[in-house]
Order: sequence, then C-alpha cells, then structure tokens
Amino acid sequence: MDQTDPAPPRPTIADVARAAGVHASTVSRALDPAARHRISEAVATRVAEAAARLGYHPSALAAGLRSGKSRTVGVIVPDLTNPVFPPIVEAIERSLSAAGYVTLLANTAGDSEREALVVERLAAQGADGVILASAARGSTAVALCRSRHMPVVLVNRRLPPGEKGDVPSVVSDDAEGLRAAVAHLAGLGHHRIGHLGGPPGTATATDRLRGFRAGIKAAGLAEAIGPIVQAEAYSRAAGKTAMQEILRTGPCTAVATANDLLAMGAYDALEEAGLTVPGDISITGFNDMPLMDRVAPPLTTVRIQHAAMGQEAAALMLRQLAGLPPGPNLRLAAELVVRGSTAPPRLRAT
Amino acid sequence: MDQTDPAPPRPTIADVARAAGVHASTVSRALDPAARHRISEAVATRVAEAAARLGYHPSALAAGLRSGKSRTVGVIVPDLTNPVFPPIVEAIERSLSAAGYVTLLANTAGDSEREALVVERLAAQGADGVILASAARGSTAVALCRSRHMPVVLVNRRLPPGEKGDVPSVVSDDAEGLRAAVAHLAGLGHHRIGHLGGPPGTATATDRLRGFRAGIKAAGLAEAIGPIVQAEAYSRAAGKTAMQEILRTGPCTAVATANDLLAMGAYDALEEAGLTVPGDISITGFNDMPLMDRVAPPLTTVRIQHAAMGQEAAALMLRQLAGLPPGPNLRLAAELVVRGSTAPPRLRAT
DNA sequence: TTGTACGCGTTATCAT
DNA sequence: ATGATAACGCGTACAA
Repeated sequence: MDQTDPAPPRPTIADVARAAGVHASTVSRALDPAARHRISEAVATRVAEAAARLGYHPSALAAGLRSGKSRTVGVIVPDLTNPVFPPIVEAIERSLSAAGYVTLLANTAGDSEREALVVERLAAQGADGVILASAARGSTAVALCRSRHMPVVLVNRRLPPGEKGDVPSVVSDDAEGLRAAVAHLAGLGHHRIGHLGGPPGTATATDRLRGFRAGIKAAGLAEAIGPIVQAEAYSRAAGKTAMQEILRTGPCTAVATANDLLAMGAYDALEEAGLTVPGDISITGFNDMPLMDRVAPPLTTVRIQHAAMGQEAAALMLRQLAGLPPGPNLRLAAELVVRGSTAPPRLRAT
Repeated sequence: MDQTDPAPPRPTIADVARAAGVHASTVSRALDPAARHRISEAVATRVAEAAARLGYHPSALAAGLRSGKSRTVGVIVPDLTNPVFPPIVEAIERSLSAAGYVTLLANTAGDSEREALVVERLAAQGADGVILASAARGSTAVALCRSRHMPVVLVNRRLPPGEKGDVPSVVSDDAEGLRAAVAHLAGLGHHRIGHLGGPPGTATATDRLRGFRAGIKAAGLAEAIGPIVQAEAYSRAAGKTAMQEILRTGPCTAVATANDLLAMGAYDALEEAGLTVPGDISITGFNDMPLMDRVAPPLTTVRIQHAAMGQEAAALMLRQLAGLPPGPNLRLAAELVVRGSTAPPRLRAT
C-alpha cells in the first residue's frame, strides 16, 4: 500500500468552487436543495460534477457552527437491554434518518445524575433536540433541555399533568391496558388479585397502578384486593424479589404485573417456591416483548405499539424542529393478548 | 411564564473571558485539563467561577471544527431488535462515554446500500471513528471508512483473513462454540446432526459452519452428516423457514443452529410439524440471549460475552483515537450452556 | 504566564 | 443569478 498516511485533507467548498470556476457561495447554494432553484441549471450541474469528481462532502460540523443547527437529535434511554426500548429506538432512528437527522444515543442506566450529564453532553454537541425515554424519578432532564432551548419529546413516559410547561409525549394507554388485564382475570373468576408494579416515581408505574385499581373497582372486588408491591426497577431480578414479597404479604390467586420482565421475575420466584403458573397463580404481563409467546407458560400480556411509539415520537420532534408549536400528548392503544399464563383459579380443596 | 422565547444566545468563551477579566485564549486553556497547569491557580479558579456563573458550556461543534476532532464515534448495527446487539451497544456506549465520547447510533436494516449512506452521514458529522457491528455481505463500509480516514473497529464480525488491510475486530470464538455444541450432541448419542446456519456471506455464519464441520469430523460422523441449511437472516421467521427446509431435506435427530433466534424459529417449525423438542429432535442455539432459560424447553446454547465484546471494541477504538496502531483481532471464549432442549435420541421403535 | 492573530468550513446577508 | 464579505465559537502557533 502506498504512503497515504499523511491524510490528504478532504476537499472543501472552496476547492469545489475553484474547480467549477465559481464562487464558494454559489457552490453552497447549488448544493442546497432549498436554494438550488435560484441557480442557473448550467452552473448547478457544473458544480455537482466538480463536487462528485473531487469527492466533496460538506462538513456538517462547519455547517452546524454557522447555521446553529446540527441536524442531530439525542435519544436517551435508561436501559437498552430492556427489550421495550430497542424497537422504539429503532423506529425513532429510522424516521429521523429519513428526515436527514442523525441519532445520538445515550444510556443513563437509570441514574438521574448520569442523565443530567448526558443532557449536558448532548447540548454541547449541539443536538437540535432530545427524545427522552428515560424515566428516572425526579428527573431534571426536561428542565435542563429547556434551559438549553432544546425541544424535548417524551416517549413511554409523560409529565404529571399540570406540571409546568406542556411537553409533547407519546405513551401507551397504560391504565386501560392494566384495567383490561384485571378485567380478564376477574372474568376468569379470580377474587384476590395482586399487583406487581413498576418502580415508584415512574409515570408508567403510576398509570398502570391506577389502571389496576380501576379494574378491581370495576369488577367489584375492592374489599378483596390482593397485595400491591412495587418493584425497584423494570428488571427480571427486581420482579423476582417483588414477587417473593407478594407471596409473603398475602394470599392471591392472580397477579397482574406492570411489565413482562417483571412477570418473568415472578415466574422465577414462583418456580422457586414450588408454585405453578397458571395452576396456583395466574400471571399477566405488560408490553408483549419478543418471545413472550415462547416462554413457559406463554404469557398473557398487554401488547403495546412499540414501533408506532418511536415513529410518533420522531414525528413530534420533527414538528418542533420545523418550528411548529410543541404538539400533543399522544396515547396509543394497548391490546390484551390472552395466552397460557392465565386460567380460572383452582377450586379450594373440598 | 415570561417572555423567554427569544432564546438568549448561550454564553461563549468570549463572555467568560470578559467576566473573568482575561483573554479568551486564557479561558480556553484554563478549561482544558491538558493545559490547565500552564495557568496560574488564581486565574484558573477565577475563570472556572465565571464560567459556572454564566452557565458556560463549550461548543463541541466549534471545538471540533477547529481541532478536526468531534469526540464522536459512530456505531452501526444491522438490527437493534436482535437481542445480540443491545448489550454490545450498551457496553460500547458506556466505555466511550467514560472516555468523553458521544455515540452516534445508526441502523442499517441489513441493507448495504443504507450502510454506505450511513457511513457517509457519519463522516459528514465528523465522526472520529466507526464501530461496525453490521454484517451485510459485500459490505463496502470498511473501504468507505478508510477512504474517509476514519478508524474502524469490527465487532461480532471480522474481515476474511488475508483481506487487504488489517482491521481490528472482536468476535466470539464462533467455530469453537459450535464445535462444542456438536460434541455435546454427539456425546448424547446423536448420529445424524443437521445445521441451521446463518446468512451466507456473514463471517459468523461461515465460522459457525466451520465449527459444525469440525465437530462432526471430530465425532467421526462425517458420513452420516445431516442436512445443512443456511437461513436468510438472523431472525426467528428465517429460522422457521430454514427448519422446514431441513425437515424436508433429510432425517436427523438433532440440529445445531447458528443463533438463538434461529433456534426459536426452529421451535416454531417443529411445533407446527407436530414434533417435540427434545423428544423428536434436539436443538442447540448460539448467543444465550436473555430469556433463553425460560422458553419451552429451555435452550441449550453457547453463551458469548456480549458486554465484554462491546467493551473490547470500544477499547480498540479508543486505542486508535489515541493515535496508536490499529490493534489486534480479538477472539473471546464462548461457553456451552446445557439446558433442556437436548437429550439422547429416541430409540427407534422396536 | 498571558495576550495576539488567525483560520477551521460553512452559510447569511448584502451588493452587483 | 452570482460574487464578496463577515461571522459562527473555538484552539493554537507565536509573540510578549
């Protein structure tokens, strides 16, 4: 291989201008789809040719510095290994990319300190906006973004209604989903139904808990309500711990969980306790993550529209980037999927 | 809310300089950890205070333009919803972030045209380097990156040995992993073992197929080798189709697959065909994705070191970004995990 | 130790 | 329709 190491500097707009025999600003205009019709066809093609010949590619950095826009959007997730997020992130990336934006990905590991740091870094990078999937409690991220004048969109999360400033968001109909799960269990004949909830402080946990209570009430089971325990995180391990707590706390024949991962943790705990699903206890999940139809037993759960959520979130962001007002709070329908983890309660020993 | 809309421009280094009563370059030095000891302690603290008071944050855009470095690294994955990638990406992001780098995420959807486009875009954004997890066949991404003088690292993928230019990479010991799976099956007494392989053209598929053949040979089963079918993608659907093909092709009592998702597809096909695992056919997977211990039956598979792969890939990239020579091709050990999807072959009907 | 001067590559604005 | 000029915010030789 020859001595290509000295890194021949990439061609600049000035090089193209020289090659095409025009001024740099003309090149800029010729290459900008929005201003190209202000240029003679002849010059436009001449510029395009020169650019292609030199292998010219505009520097987004320089353009960003000058224009104040970086065509970059930050996406913050609490935990990429939680199967809820990849489909959402993928859909966001797809939509944003189609609109010419690049996605900056950041993980917070559920740590709100790290979250703040990450927002700082995104701001420093000149991100044009931030999509927050992160659900850290007491999160200051929204405020931080606003102080930096970066548009924000929330996905799989919303601000408590009434909180200052309306931030567009897209969430699943969490309450309705959990209500449907409880209705299903009640319909099966369960009287004592417990709830394995999400981490306190997250909007999803709050809404799902609310849906749980609504379902119980609608079924007329209010007095016989089962144990309610909130897990420390949306993880399998936390689900196991919480389920063990439920088993200690009180009797129930069914548990509606706030998340499939939590449900898997519940499976773990029940197996360890020598209990069977749905023989001894029925379990429902939330999200319908991949593979939930193949676990043993297949999980009855609430399916949410992962891809649609990402797509809508991206659309909400693009709206703002186009200078339009913030946009609405979307709530996407969730649908109960009945599988093998729920069954009528076992009759008491005769 | 008051009239804060006019977006007060964020403070620049000049503002800080004025506030601290020094020159801008002094501020630059005071804030640069690498040059800070060339500054008097008094001035340094005065500058730091002024910066904090004004809420100053350096513009990475401007710094990047000036220095030619953006402190940004692109990560390209073929499919974020494939559970192999999130842990890898997360580990990369974590390591890079700790080193002060921001991660640019891009999806290719396995499309090598899109891959090229994505590399272009990353180059335009001034990415300092690219980590490629994408495995599109006939990929030009590596060449493209090199032509843009961006350091490259391959993860979960390698270049065919002997291909021009040595690109550092980190992969699992694919061949050894599959060999171990076959050895396990042979040890159970299987004589006709099939292979459900990955998409042709991917290094992982090639290496795993090689491992399969090595395992067969080592077990002295060369003549009785079962059907070998390569799936069109690393997906559950493609796995199902390929398994159906295997069932049509020839008899076997066990199938070693190249991927857990493919194994799940095989489960689907077998279930549809009225066959049981491991009763009628034993199945092994590859990767040990989350939940593989909870599917029915729990999958015997080869565990790879997801997080370590991401971490090593990031380290390899940071090496290059620090100006060091490219670095080695790493191969991380893979370990067989025996669960319930494998058993001795059923004895022929007497 | 600190200040001066310039340029990174682009685009917005004004002039022609 | 095109050219000239300035400025975006910062880092870095070089001078003091």
